Amino acid sequence: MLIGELSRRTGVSARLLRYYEEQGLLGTRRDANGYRTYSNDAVVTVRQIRALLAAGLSTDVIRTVLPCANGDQPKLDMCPQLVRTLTDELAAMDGRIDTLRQARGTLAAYLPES
Amino acid sequence: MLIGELSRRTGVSARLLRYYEEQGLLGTRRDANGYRTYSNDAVVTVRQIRALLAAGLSTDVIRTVLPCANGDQPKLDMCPQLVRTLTDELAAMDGRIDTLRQARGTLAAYLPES
DNA sequence: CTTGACCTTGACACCGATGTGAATGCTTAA
DNA sequence: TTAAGCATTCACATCGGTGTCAAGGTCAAG
Repeated sequence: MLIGELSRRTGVSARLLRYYEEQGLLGTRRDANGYRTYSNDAVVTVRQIRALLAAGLSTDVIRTVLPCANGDQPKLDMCPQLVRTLTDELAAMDGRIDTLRQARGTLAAYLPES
Repeated sequence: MLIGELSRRTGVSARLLRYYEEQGLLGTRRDANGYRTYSNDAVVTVRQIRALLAAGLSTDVIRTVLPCANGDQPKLDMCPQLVRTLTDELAAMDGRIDTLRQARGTLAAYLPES
């Protein structure tokens, strides 16, 4: 599929899809004419990117993590640096989850319905 | 205490403390000489600000929420707008927590120790 | 062959949010 | 008196976009 269709299917502007590619988050193949061509998987990938960004991960981390999440190469090239990144990010996630849950509890106490 | 001491005690730069004041997150009294003066509570408040920011809350929301979290006025001036803000934020928090937990699960599967 | 929709790159500029740097000057303590 | 510490102010940086323009290539339908 071309970029316009992917945009329509994901609700993400073509502009932003090109931006994600530029940031190394979204791989593309090119047709002979130079057009970006996407597989159906791209729809899922774009949704993942959006979800992870919404969750507060940086594009840097997402770039590192996405190839694994997509199962492209499971555990294979687990160089120490990647393991470090993932471990650090997991710890940060746990921290954020804790903080959010705590803040949530504090706030909920001030509302009639939790 | 003066801003330098608060900075040392919280690990937050004086510059950033002034910024938080400018954003309405951190109240200050002034000495006759114009110097900012902080109570011991300010240390706690700054930590709260940092934690909530780290958890992904905006300064806008924190500004609304902090007076309650500090118990300054519990439930008193619960105007509908404030309830709306808090309710919305709780929902958003739940969403972020879900996304993070899911991402965490996906990532953890790729690491030997979870 | 033309038209119109769709694609390409590259650039420039702007936004809001969260900070950070640095210049310049006043106040206080040693 | 001198240095540390405080003050204000303007400006810049980064991140994650977003809009828009220019100048052009591609393709299917009529």
